[in-house]
Amino acid sequence: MVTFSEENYLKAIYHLGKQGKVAVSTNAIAEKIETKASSVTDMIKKLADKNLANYVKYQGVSLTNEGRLAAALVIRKHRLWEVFLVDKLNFSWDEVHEVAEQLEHIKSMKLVDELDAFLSFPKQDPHGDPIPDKNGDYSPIKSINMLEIGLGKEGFLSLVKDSSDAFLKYLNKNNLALGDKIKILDFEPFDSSLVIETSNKKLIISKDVAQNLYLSL
Amino acid sequence: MVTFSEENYLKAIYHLGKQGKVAVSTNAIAEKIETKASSVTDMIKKLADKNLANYVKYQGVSLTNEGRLAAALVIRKHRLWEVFLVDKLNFSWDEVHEVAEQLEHIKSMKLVDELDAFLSFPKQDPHGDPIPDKNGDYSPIKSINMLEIGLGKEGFLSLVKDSSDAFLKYLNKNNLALGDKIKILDFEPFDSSLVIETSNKKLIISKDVAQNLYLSL
DNA sequence: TATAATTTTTAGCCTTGTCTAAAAAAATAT
DNA sequence: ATATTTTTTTAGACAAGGCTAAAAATTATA
Repeated sequence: MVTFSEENYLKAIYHLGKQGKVAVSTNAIAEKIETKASSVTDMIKKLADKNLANYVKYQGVSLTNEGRLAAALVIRKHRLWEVFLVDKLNFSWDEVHEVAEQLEHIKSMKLVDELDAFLSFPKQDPHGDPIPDKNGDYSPIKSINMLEIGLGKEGFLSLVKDSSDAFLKYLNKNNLALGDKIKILDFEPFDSSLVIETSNKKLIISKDVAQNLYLSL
Repeated sequence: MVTFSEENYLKAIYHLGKQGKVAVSTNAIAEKIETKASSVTDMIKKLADKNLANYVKYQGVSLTNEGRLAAALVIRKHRLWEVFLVDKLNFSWDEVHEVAEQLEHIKSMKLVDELDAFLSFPKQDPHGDPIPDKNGDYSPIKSINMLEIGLGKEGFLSLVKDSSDAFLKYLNKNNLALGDKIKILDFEPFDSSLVIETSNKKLIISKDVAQNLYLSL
């Protein structure tokens, strides 16, 4: 049995370390989970005892295959629930995170699989992140960061990396949604800001914004 | 904040004591929750401290209005999720309990209300139990226990009191489902068993079974 | 009514997950 | 190469929720 808390640590290590393949520092985990480094050390030991993590003192943690699968399945649940909330229960994409954070810990194979089917086997969540399958695998969506796509090019908004409330509300305010057709009109080298065209309107976005938006062609 | 564990105690007191209005004994709660009496005493004190329960040493517990509402809202969630699982995710009525037991603790007003709407505001769960509204109120379904309905009478199976796995599987095996038309053919005073007719077949049911089945006219 | 049996509470301990403060190791700077 | 800073770990404590064993209160019985 993997506890609620252990699942949160697995997720953090998975996200911070390229699916948990790269060793992650104690402090990085502490910051992500908003806890203290000492608590992280304690938990890491438990994960290692349960064969979910590889841990060498003072050298960070990575995930074992077993740990990586466990993490991927939690992420699978999180993202499926997000789709459910948006598609079926009229949640907007900035409202789903907190609730999905709770729902992701519900234990029932059948529930996850039936939910997946009920939602017609979605491949991405409402922010464009890929949904792992039952084996924890997913095909990463090929998308290019807005800052790298090049002047005059256009594409469709396919991934929003930062799913914080503040950022999603900013996108709502500026009428930017997943799937929108976007054209890069100009690049300002001084501050790396971009001028883009979306639904026939010009919009200036800062580097900080552009860094979190990805397009597919 | 009401914890996961506190919610389970509130539910138990609610169910054992006529919506928590009648004082319930420590042992009764312990048995229901499958824990020890000493643990119950501890928790009861916490509930009383939080103004959710009325507690007098050695004289049992009842719920305050606040506690009763909290309990009813957990039960509301439990039963709505059961409807969701059966109606939308192809669960059978003997598979829902364990999962609903987890889902009932998810905290989100919007989630519950949207789920309610998504399910078209159901009034009963898959076992025929009434679903409380947002204020914790519900109109009890008028149904009569099979042992009391009288010879030759007929009605529709409207409530299954025992939702244990074993009992629901027994009903499945004998092709008894909610809404089925049932006629009382004979009563055997020796052991209080009944002969009933359902979908043109005769069936003998024991007192233990009949006690848990209710009909509406 | 006195005694026995049962129920409930108390006291003390355990585990999980967290924290602070101090010690140890590693990384950085002089 | 040594000293300083940062990171990580250890040690000890705490709250929640549970348990066992013993004490106290209540209820049942003779």
